[in-house]
Amino acid sequence: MLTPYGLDIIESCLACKMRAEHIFCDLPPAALQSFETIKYATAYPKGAVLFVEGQAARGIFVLCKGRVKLSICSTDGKTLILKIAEPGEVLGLSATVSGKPYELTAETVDPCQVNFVKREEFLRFLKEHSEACLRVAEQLSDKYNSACREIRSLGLSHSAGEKLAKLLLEWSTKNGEAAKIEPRLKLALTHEEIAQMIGTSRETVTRLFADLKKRQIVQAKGSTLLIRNKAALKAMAITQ
Amino acid sequence: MLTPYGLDIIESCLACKMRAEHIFCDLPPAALQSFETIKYATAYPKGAVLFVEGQAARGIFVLCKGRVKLSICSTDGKTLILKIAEPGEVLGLSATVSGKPYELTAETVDPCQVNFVKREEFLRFLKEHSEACLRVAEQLSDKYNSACREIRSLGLSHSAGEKLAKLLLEWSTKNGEAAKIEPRLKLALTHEEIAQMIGTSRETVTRLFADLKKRQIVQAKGSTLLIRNKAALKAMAITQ
DNA sequence: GACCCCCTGTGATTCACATCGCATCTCCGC
DNA sequence: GCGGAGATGCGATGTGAATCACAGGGGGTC
Repeated sequence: MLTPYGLDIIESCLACKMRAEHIFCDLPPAALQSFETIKYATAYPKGAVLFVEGQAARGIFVLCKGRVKLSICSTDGKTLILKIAEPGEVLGLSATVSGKPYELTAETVDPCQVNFVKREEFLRFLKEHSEACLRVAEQLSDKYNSACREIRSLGLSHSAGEKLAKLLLEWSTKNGEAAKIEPRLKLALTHEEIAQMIGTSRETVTRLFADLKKRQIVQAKGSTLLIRNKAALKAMAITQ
Repeated sequence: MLTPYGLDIIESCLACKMRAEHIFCDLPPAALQSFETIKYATAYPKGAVLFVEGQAARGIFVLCKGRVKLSICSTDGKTLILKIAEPGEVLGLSATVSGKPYELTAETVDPCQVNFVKREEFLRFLKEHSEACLRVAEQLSDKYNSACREIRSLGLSHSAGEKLAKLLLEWSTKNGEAAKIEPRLKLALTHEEIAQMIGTSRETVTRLFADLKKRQIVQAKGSTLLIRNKAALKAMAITQ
């Protein structure tokens, strides 16, 4: 089997072992069989662009492996990172359904495996398989939900510190492994990228981290961050 | 026929004359008939709260007549208005589909007519009518799309002036009537509410309007606003 | 080991905006 | 026509964070 970019390609969704964990992929056999015939399994290297904001919607990208950075960008080059998509997520879904241009840009962070489905074929598939259509509605609801959280964070925060605290808390709950008293999380992003996630400048993020470390709220161990005082973070996320 | 709050109640969706204009409502006869049996036609006075952010999702609210203010609110009472929903829009849809709590608060601005459908019955309806399910997906895509625009405005703007300009332009394109060179639009909102839409303070909005008037870009005639220099507004929406 | 590029850390300066305080202004009920 | 409440207008003041400028660090490649 070909393994470009060091990926183990999953050729068939039917044989995919991770299917049950993924919200969209766990379809009834008939639908899955039909999906199998319209999808194109593809692989991308790190840093590849799946689609660009403003482009006409060609179709959907089901992320099987790897992570994808979703961002929007202003005319003057300022970037806002909305989220880092994980396997199981369907990218470009809302644009494909509505027929409007993609509303954001998707760029791979790692080497990725992706199942692409053309717009027309996907729409036909949805008409034929109502369970899949429900899954799509669920996915879209999820996306809308996280968009609302983003709006809340951007629009209702009083300070950059508050937004950073919220982001760290969100990350710590997602990396459920050691979600106990002192969660530790891999900082896969640079200060610059974190700044782009919370809509501030890189320097501010650096200063905020310095402050958090000085106040013993977090502790850096290489690229992992140890949250030593979750309560203090929560307090920051509400006020200040 | 009863007409509470001065509304002409549309009793049956089948007889509704505005159905074709509304994205969700224009369903095939069989689905519409079925919808008819599960919906509750209700009327609300001005200022009524349909649902509150954080509440468990009881079901969907199809807005037939009147306008509804959709907002999110922080613990300290700061409010962000996301949009003013118009007839044809389905409210509480994503929360109802996903089963998560409502992500925002819906409050009527005018007397409103609303068709309510309970969550369980709506989900059953969706399973039985795949065309309706597609409509739901379209509605959700629309919502996601406008959420992305909101994020863009909040996260990528450099100044409050830029956000106000964007808002005015959006309003002027929506009120398509005189969308020509000098669009005029009804200012149904107070400065306070406009401030809550773009995430600034009331005083800033007042000052910005004063500045726009001084620079001959807009002109107030009672509660209607005349946009005299659309090009200047567009320039403000990009830079500054 | 030397080089270079990108990331991090930090100070100084500037500025837009929030906030407070108060003076109108306008609409509406009585 | 009168009074009050909410909406608007504006000055003064403080401050959070953007911006600029530069000085290390660290991890790659050659």
